[in-house]
Amino acid sequence: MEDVAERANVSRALVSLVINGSPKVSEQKRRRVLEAARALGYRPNLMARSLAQQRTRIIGVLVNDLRNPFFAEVVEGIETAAESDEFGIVVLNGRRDRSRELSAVETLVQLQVEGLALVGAQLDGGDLDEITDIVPSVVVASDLVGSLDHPGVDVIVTDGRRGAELVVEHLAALGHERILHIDGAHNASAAERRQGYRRGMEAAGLGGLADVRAGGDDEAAAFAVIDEVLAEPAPPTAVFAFNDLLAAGVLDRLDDAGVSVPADVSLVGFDNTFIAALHHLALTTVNQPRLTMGEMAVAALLERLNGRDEPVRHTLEPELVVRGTTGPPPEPR
Amino acid sequence: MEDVAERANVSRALVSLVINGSPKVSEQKRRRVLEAARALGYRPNLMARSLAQQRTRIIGVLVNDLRNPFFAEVVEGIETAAESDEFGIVVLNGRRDRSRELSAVETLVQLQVEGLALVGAQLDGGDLDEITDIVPSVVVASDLVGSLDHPGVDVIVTDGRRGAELVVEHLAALGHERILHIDGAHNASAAERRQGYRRGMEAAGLGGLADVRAGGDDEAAAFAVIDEVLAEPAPPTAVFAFNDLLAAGVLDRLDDAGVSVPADVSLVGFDNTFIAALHHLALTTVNQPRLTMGEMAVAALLERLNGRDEPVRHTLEPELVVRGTTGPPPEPR
DNA sequence: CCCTTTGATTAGAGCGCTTCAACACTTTAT
DNA sequence: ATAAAGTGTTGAAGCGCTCTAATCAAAGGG
Repeated sequence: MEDVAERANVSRALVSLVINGSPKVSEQKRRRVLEAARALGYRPNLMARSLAQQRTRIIGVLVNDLRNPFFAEVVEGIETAAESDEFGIVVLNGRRDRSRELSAVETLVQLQVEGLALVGAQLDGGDLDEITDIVPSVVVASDLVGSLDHPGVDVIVTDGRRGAELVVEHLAALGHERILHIDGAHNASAAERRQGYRRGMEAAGLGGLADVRAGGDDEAAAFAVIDEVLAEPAPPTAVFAFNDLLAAGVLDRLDDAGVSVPADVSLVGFDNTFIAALHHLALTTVNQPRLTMGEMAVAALLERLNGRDEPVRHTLEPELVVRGTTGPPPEPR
Repeated sequence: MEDVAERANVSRALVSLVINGSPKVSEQKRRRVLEAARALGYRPNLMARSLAQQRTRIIGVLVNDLRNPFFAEVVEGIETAAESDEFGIVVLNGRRDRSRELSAVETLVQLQVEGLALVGAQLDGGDLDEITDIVPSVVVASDLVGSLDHPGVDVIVTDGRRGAELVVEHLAALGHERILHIDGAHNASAAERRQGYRRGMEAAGLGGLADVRAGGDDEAAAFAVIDEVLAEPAPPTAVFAFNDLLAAGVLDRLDDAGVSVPADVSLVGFDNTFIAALHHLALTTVNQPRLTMGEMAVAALLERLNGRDEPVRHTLEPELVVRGTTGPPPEPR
């Protein structure tokens, strides 16, 4: 910057003004500065700028698992929204590991991000205590334990309970009774969907048949459960999996076992990722408006930055997407 | 930091030494400082630190499209490797838009990243001219035009030409002759695969039947091409798609049209992403060792940082993964 | 013609940290 | 005893930028 100033015969301060597009610079000097900058290949140092400016214009994003297309799309929503508000984002990948998440959040805070979006994070309310009074935070697509009564945290979720209820209603309406739920284990939204499943079963008069088994959040987690279940005397006629990835795993394993879907067993996922839409899977699932969620997250953060003080919680409506993996149960023989 | 120093009755300099784990600090003061830091909830400001230190320990990653699981996994490879070398990464998403890529690279440079990994980038050699003598760069999973003779750029690729040849060999061996290639349009690795396809066709004595149509890099791009091709008098008996996502789109469209795979048409993808492995797709494809690629990218950057001067180019071997979407062509009627 | 106003430019302090040279104090060697 | 070497600590400069307040030049008003 020094060099640019010298070459253009102006002060460092003026160079700064030009770079930041200040209106109060004469056309002549502006040109001189820009040319000098180009000639010298000058690039402002963002670190120095942020330090001096006392702001970074960066939103930190912690994402549970980038491999899951669902999260990737939420992040895209965040990015789009941030971009249009002249914010940059820094994405850190928790890779499903809570301790990694914790250290990622720490890194983001130290990076002086102005807002924190926790996408599908597994942290719990306690982890956030310290954080939230340093930087505005929004939890997206997962309901952290304790985030409810956290005055510093906004929440953007799709109603997982309702989503799960929709699934059970759909299956019950088709005539299913033995509906198995393979859950998301420690995953942050797992509890909610479990709860919705249970309520749905009750409501359908199938409370006694409710059966939840521990799954996970990817294909592999499904295998053991399916093997186990198929060996039992009265296997389920329908499976509701925690998410699409898990459902894909279920589908694979049922395939292996020669069980056909939906003739023998119906299957439902969650998230409505692009894989559910592939015709060969044609997975019945529950849609979450991921881009919107991302955008709302950014909006919430910006409101906080503009002084809002009370927490906000947006619960979006899930939508059942019926495709080809659900149908009536097989006739009992 | 000032406050911590005061509370611990030491100088700011000493606080800095403690935070950075310097060995030459007495146990007593170290404890005092750490305690004061905890009590005050002190968090070092990474921006200030980087500025003073004149290094960021950050590797910048520009990725073509985060929604594509292939790229997401390469990025995970990079992250893992970077982590073990005490580097952080900042991922920016180009979202398939060249101008966005350009500005992302600019941002990363201004962020003072110490290395730049361009994953599937669409930039061309010219775009890199300026960049590469500022920051060590490695191009991963794509062969930028002109990166060949760029002394400042390392390249980590899977041999796309060979991969495509493997595909054609496989299909030809099954007896296919009218093998269509739907390419990746402007995508960075498209040219190479196209070339491999052409060479494979020549080698199989099918040069005259080579047929390349413009595709893209996601499912949607496939639809138009398939509609077009099916309307022709002699439709292909095999389709080689640029990548798995595109192949999934082809599969969907063939399905819609009542064409069965592989009985009527064989189909091959590229990348061996997890969707290819889904049993219901069981897509024959070409594997690229994505985690390894990510790790090699980081290794290359570190070597540069340690003084290596000559460019390095690692070409990994692709591997044909035969699954269920390829078989002999239908009997001519 | 002087004073005020307006607009363009600049000096310099400060952002939060690191780091080097200098300093005080011990310990060891002589 | 004194010099030399070693330990632990600190003052202050500096990283590259921004931004306030001050300065300067030109134009307008009385």
